[in-house]
Amino acid sequence: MWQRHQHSQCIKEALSKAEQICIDHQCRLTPIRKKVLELIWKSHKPIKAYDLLAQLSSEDFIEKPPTVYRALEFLIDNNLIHRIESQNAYIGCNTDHETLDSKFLICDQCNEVEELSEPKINKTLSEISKKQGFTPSLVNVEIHGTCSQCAQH
Amino acid sequence: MWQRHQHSQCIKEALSKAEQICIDHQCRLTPIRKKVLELIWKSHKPIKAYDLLAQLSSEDFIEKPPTVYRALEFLIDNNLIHRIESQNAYIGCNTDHETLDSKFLICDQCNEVEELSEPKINKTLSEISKKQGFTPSLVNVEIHGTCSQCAQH
DNA sequence: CTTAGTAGTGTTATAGTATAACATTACGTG
DNA sequence: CACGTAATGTTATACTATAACACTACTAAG
Repeated sequence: MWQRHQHSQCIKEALSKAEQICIDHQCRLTPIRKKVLELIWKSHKPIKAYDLLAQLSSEDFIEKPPTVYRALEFLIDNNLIHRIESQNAYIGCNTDHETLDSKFLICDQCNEVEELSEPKINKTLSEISKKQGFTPSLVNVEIHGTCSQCAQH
Repeated sequence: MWQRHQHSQCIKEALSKAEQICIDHQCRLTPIRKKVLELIWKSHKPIKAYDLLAQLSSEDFIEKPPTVYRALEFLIDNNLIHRIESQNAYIGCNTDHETLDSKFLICDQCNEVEELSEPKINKTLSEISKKQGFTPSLVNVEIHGTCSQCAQH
């Protein structure tokens, strides 16, 4: 990211990955869930639950909070999206996760987010946890700053 | 932490650190701010804003949300506490920060939190950021899992 | 094909988290 | 003391998320 790319390709991949995962996990990518996933994948910027809600209700989807939060929960549980904790917002995941971890670079100027999949980070973090006698089950890393594109301006 | 310690000593150190920082930064540790800091330091578990509020109002302090959120903001800005993003909760800081970063081990069983001050993590993260052309300004790492004490039971 | 169980959705209400905006008071300095 | 700024008081409201229960849709066993 942070360079031009054919974003429609991104979305396509995300959706077909979702369908595959649902087959593997024996769960269903219902119309609501699919629609929410599409809306999230419209950009690489995190989107808020109530913004999703607004967009859903402008189309002919039902528009109550639980609807959207349930879809989000489903997508998170299946590693199709992540929650950006520092923003109460949600973003698509196209990374293959072996463990429950998410690591982001968040540009505070353009608000785009890139997910990292560097095993080195996980390795460092689990070594240090181990040194404290701590057994990690879930890791979240959020790095705020300025992306390369924004730094040029 | 995760081993017995004389916690009153913790609080004492935290408060004297706070006073020193306020002298350095030319700002004031007012009664409200001090009280909030003390309440946060009562344990090594993160505490929620509205729980602080409840405790403040049970004593003869004013008990409106803005009061407590302002105190929290002040303490965060001066690196005296941190916000645990994954819990909407706040915890004392006794680490010396050269950069804006916070890294936590969060035990999901006993809910105690330990702050890490391993420079190696910062080093790894900034190397990887740099490789992506990203300039970090603030880092947050939250590692959930089981602490050594809880693992024994 | 029916039926019974479970997964998914609809609906209402409410809980939990945080801030805007403006009034008032306290403090520190010239 | 007077003035400007920092801090607090106060009211209202925005934003985020879930509980609880009703209803519908799908699925698999008989």
